[in-house]
This record gives sequence, structure tokens and C-alpha cells, in this order.
Amino acid sequence: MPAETRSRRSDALRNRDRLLATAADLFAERGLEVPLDEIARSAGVSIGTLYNHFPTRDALYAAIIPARLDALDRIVADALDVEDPWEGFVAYLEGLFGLMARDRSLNDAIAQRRPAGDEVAEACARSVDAVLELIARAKAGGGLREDFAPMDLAMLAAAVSQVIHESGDWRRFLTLHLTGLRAPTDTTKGSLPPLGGKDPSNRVCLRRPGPSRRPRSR
Amino acid sequence: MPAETRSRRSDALRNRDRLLATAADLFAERGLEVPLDEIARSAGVSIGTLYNHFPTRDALYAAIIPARLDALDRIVADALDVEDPWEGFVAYLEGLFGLMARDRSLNDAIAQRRPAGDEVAEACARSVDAVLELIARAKAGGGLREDFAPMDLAMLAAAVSQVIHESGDWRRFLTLHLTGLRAPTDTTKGSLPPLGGKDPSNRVCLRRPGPSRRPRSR
DNA sequence: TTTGAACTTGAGGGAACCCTCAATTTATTG
DNA sequence: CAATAAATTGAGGGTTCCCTCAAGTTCAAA
Repeated sequence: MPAETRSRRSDALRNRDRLLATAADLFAERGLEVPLDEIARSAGVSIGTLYNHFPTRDALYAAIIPARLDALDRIVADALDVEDPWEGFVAYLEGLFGLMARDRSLNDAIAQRRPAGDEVAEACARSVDAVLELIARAKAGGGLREDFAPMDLAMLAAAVSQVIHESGDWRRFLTLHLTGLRAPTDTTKGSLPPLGGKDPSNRVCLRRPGPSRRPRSR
Repeated sequence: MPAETRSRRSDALRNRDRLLATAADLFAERGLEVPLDEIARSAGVSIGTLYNHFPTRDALYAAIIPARLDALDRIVADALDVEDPWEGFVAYLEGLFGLMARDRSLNDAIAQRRPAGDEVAEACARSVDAVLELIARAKAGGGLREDFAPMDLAMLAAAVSQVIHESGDWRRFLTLHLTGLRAPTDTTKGSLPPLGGKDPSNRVCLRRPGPSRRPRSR
């Protein structure tokens, strides 16, 4: 006889889906601390059902994360596809922080470095390799300073996460961080990208400073 | 007759002092969220007594803040005393963040922009003027980029606060932010300050990049 | 020393959130 | 339509922290 002849009940599947959808929304909007009671209520289900499907908050979050991780993988892949090493590095940062800005739970998850579940840890490890590659390439041919360490990226992520949290203009902040606060000196005149405070089409400036600017396409 | 003929009881004064000292310690060490029960217990006093002296958590914190605000005033004054405008600006940042690193409650207070009490708000306003002055001077003669806005300072404070919170090397982060991530180009070769990862005498690099470096004393 | 006001105490009620489990309902299968 | 396994339910117990207040204690003035 087959291993399992009895299939999952339809209402259980429906409830599970509802819970996941609701939790994803609430986590993205308000962070990881949303009361579980509220998630259950919003999903039109009792708290007991929530616990029935997901014994812990982490289990619930672990069931939501994969989609975000896929997005992250895509961002990393895209960044690696960018020809110019510096632009690729910046594209990664922009993608990652954009994701964090759209989903507060990512923000929280990073801040409290508690990788809810092995799957997350694994996916992080997966992307770490790619990120190291991005960094190496940016150092070799993109003008990233040689003493830049992975720790600096972690600090930057933490920093930007807080800027996002306080509804700051994180793109502006990132641009500042990438280029520094100093005005152009006589020798580097004109090398600073604009900050674009209120610009609705807010993009981090990808261009390298200095005279050697060549347009790039992807 | 005099307005108040009856003096405060000695035990009340003693308890108040103990509460303030204990709360200052705990707030500095663990942030603003320390349970009030614990503060009372640590002070060797009942929770009722705490509430008797300080009806709200904010009232308690408001009674603690002045010392920190004085320190902040001193930092601002010292920064204004620095001759070189850029160095003065950096000295202010270093002082402010150093204060935040030593006292997690400052960190929290800034993060949740809830200026526990008018006194705090007033002191902030007081120092804002001086800070604007520092910024203006740094722009005029210190090479601070012209498009730097107070908002950028607020974002930086938020960012550094998170770096501190996660036990990051905030001096390193600050140096990076001040100078940017790009390696020296041909024209600016040698202008980057060292990051000093494990250096125990960790100071933010105050020197201006470029050839025009003159030592300075205070 | 007495006395009254000032002060302290800590049990306890309330709120928010967590999690469990016995009773009930519902889907599926024969 | 039973029969039964699968799911759902929500009241309730646990924890932590907040805050109050009636009863008790201590100071200091007379």
C-alpha cells in the first residue's frame, strides 16, 4: 500500500494558506513582533489553529521567508550580471535595502541576527559566497577600497535598517555613505553624485566618480 | 510665613538619590526598557516608592538626563573651539556617538524620537543651533559637501545608533561614512585614512584628505 | 515623648501576550 | 449516510510588566 493514503483536508490547506498570506502581510508591514493572536484573527482563524499549523513564531516565519530569499537570490544574481564591478556592488546594496524597506520583518530578522530556521541560515550562506565575489570584484576593478571587510557590509546593513525604520531617505543615506561627506576637492571637482532629496525617481547614483564615465547597459 | 516651612524628609531624599543613581546605571547599561520593578529592587526600595517619586518612566528619565545634556553641551562647545572646521565637525560627531555608545538610553531616546520631557527638547534645541553653526562652518571652510542637510545628520545618528546597538565598530563605520567607500583614484591617491579595525586606540580619523594637511592642537 | 504629616510598603488588579487542551465541528471515505 | 480521523475552537492558565492604594512605618517639630 502507498505510504500515505489519506490526503490533507481541504479546510486545513485553506487555513494554512490564509495564515501564511496574512502573516506575510503583517510581518512586512509591522515587523516580526506582531502578536500571533492578531495574525490569527486577521486570517479569520482561531489562535489554536495557528498553533496547530505553526508551533512557534519562527516556524511561521520560516514558512514565509523562502519567497524573500528567492528575491534576494535574484538580486545577487542580477548584481553579478552587471558588467561594471562597482555598479554591480551598488546594485546589490540597492536591491537588498530596497527589499528591507519593503518588508520590515527582513529588517528585524537582520537586526536580531536570529536566522529563524536552518533554511534561512542556509540561504544566507548561499548568498554570502556571491556577495564575497561581488566585493572581490569591486575591489579588483571597481575602485572599492581594499580595506573594506564583510563586517563593514554587516554594519552598513544594520545602519540602513535603522534609517529605514525611522522612515529616513535610505537612498540618500546610502549615496552619502558610498561617496563620503567631503565636497569635491580641486582635483576631484564634479565627481560627487547629486543626492536627490525629494526626487521621486530616487535612485542611488551608480556612476563612478571621476572623468572616466562610460554609460552602461544591462 | 515662608512658602514652605516643612522640609523634605531625609529618608525620602536618600531614596530619591538611590533611585536616580540606580536608574541611571541600568538605563545606561540596558536601555530605556528596563522594568521599573527591577530599578526599584536594585535601589533597595519598593515599587510604590519609585512611583511616589516618579509617577512615570519619563519623569524618572527626565530627572536623569540633565547630566548627559551637560556632557552634550560640553561636546558641542569643544567642537566649536576646534579651529579647523572639518575637524570640529568630526569632533562633534565623535563626541555625540561616544556618548551614545556609553549610554544605551541615549541611543533609545534618539531612536524613538520621544524627547522625554520639555527639558530634553529644550536642550536639544539649544544644541541644534550650535550644530547648525558647526555644519555651516564645515561647509564654508572644511570641505563638507554643500548639499549636506541636518536631516543627513539625523539619519547618521540613527544609523550609528544601530551600529552601536549591534556592538559594531562605530568608529570604523563613521570613518567609512565620512570618507566613502571608494579607493583613492589616481588623483586622490593616498587621501584615504586608515580604518583601524582592531586598533585599541580607535579614533576617527580627523585629518582632511588631500595634500593640505597641517597638524592641529587644542 | 507625643503626634501628625510624610513616606514606604507590597499585595493585587489590569493589560498584553504566550501557549495548551478538552470539547466540538468538519471533511472524507466506504 | 454513518463512521472516524483530522481540524478547529476559545476559554483558561502562565508570565511579565504596569500602576494603585489602604495599611503600616518613620521622621521631625513641638
